[in-house]
Amino acid sequence: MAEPITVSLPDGSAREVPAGTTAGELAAQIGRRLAQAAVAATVDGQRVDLSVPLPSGATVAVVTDGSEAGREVLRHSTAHVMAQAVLDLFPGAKFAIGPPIEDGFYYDFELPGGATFGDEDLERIEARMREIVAEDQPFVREEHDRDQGLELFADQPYKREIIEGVDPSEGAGGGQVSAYRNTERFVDLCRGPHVPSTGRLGHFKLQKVAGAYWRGDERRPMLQRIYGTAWESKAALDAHLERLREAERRNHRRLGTELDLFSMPEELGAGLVVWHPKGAMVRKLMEDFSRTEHERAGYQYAFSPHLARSGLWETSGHLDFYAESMYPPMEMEGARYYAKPMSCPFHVLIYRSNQRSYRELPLRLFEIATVYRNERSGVLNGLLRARGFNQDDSHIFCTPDQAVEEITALVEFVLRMLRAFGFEEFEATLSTRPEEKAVGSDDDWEAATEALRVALERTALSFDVDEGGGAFYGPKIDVHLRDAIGRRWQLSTIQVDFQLPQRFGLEYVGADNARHRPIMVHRALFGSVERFFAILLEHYAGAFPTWLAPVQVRVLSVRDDHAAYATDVATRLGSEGFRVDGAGADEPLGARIRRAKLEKLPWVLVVGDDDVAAGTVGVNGRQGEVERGVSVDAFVARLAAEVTGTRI
RNA sequence: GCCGGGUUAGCUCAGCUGGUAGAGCGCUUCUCUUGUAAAGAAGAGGUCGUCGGUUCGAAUCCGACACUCGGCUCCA
Repeated sequence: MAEPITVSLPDGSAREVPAGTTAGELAAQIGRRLAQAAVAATVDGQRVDLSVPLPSGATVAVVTDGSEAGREVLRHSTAHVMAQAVLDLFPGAKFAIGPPIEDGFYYDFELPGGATFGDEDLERIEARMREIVAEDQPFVREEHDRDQGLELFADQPYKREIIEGVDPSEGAGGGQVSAYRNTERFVDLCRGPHVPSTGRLGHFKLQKVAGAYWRGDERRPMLQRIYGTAWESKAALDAHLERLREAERRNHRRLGTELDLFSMPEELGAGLVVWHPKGAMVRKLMEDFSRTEHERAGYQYAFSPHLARSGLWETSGHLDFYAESMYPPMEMEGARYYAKPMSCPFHVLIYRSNQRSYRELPLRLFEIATVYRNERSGVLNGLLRARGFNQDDSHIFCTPDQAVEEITALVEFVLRMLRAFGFEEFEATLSTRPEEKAVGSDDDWEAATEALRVALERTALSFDVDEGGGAFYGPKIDVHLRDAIGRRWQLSTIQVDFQLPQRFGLEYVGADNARHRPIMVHRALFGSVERFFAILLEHYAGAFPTWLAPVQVRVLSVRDDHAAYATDVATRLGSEGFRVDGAGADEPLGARIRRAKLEKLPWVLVVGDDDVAAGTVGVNGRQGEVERGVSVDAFVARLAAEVTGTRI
């Protein structure tokens, strides 16, 4: 009998076990339920299989299936099962990589003769996967040296490339390669860990087929990627599928049609939008609010045309760096005009139209401008990624020593605005100088990056740093938010620019009577009005807060003989500045109520005999609450309080 | 741009292996006059995305294109 060894557990306790005890056996000793939930273990910080014998003195934590780490293991193992199924069903298929991802996994394949998967193949593959699960094949770890590894995957060029590239994350580091074998025929290069056997899996669903470039490189072969999702239980899988259905119910394209907000007719061309009256009302309210707040925050409006001659875009550098994303030029009277993809060059011209003194700075110019970008056809995505959209662009020109204060105020302004629209959770990314090409001196970069960092720290906004993720012209902050169902969206961006002031030779006269170069900050808050509108629409699932609702109140008369009173009430509300409409008694009241609910109106008023007699209304809120006999004055006051209360 | 889906009435969709189109909602008209999530009846509405091909015959099969959805790449 071997000497006992001692291991420590996450709760700080120590436990004595016989030498050679595996992580799985340890879990079983601790408890049945833990053993059932165990999929892997963490030993001294390393994620390992349950079958690994524990070293003496190790710190051990069991990885359970419902944890994020445990789900990663389940998903990774499920990806292997899918690979085995595909290799069984498609002889000659090559397999590349198959990692777990958020909520699921994928695996990339190359089929012989350039064949592709269709949706109907997913069912066959899934059926074969269920057989593999039923067979309860073990995952057996194997260690090979590099040459053995190359031999093992002799007819799998992608695996060989991984081994030759020595990629520790794929199980090929330090001259050793690890692989997991399920059967005599199926073995996959992998770092692990995996569940003990395929019988441990089963709550999965294959979702879609997509093309994906090998190693994410456009110049390399396009592989066939299959996405799937996998969970620890049927309940968790069902909950996930329900979340997907909820996201689909909130899809802004669906709601845009149902609520008659906007459309993108084919006749317009890809990525172009027409706003219907109700959507246009929401957009107008968003923009009005934004303009008012900008004015309060010391911005000045600017307007600029949709077109400019090529020379402007040469000076700005857009034709050098951005031409692919611009619409092709139009020729007129021997000049070439381009539709604008951004407003910055125009605002620079406004700055440059006068000699500027330091006393004028910061100069903040604001414009909601329609811009056009030739987005590649495959990236278009409803209002979220359109070719013609409206950017709430502003450009701030300031002296270098104003930068910290200005950017701090800017971050605060951005958060205040986003909160006013009902968002509560924010995160930011600070992107620093790229490795390769970058304009501006090291000192400039250092100072600007520091200004951004200080601003983030002062506003207590949590942020991570994307080293080298900045644009070549300056560092930036991106603000992300989470919506009502937890999705993360990138929205606002604050970018320092050393490039344009230099290209356009911008100057100001300082207190020292010498000429200096201003710093320029680009800032988009909504980013794109269209995109922000879409995010809002999905966030609220179409039920806009009262201050943004295109129709705030609908007045319904019980019978036609209450119509005159209903009109009086509607007129009164209209004169108080509310958006109100009505519906006569052509249909039963229940049907009209239902219609109003489906239109997601915030308030529905019902007026009948009692109300005509007493000068009251019946008030219906959006949640289904009903209150009879409310005086019109009281309702007006309530509505007014609600509308002002939900804004800044 | 690349890979895979898709496009049938205003909307959501059905239409088996080829034989010139259906439903529900919506819309119009009439009847009903209603107190809180669908009253009844009648009617109108479609060159089946576009163009070309195969076929005696195409919504259906093939090709190109447009648009669209999901990915990849891109997003100075």
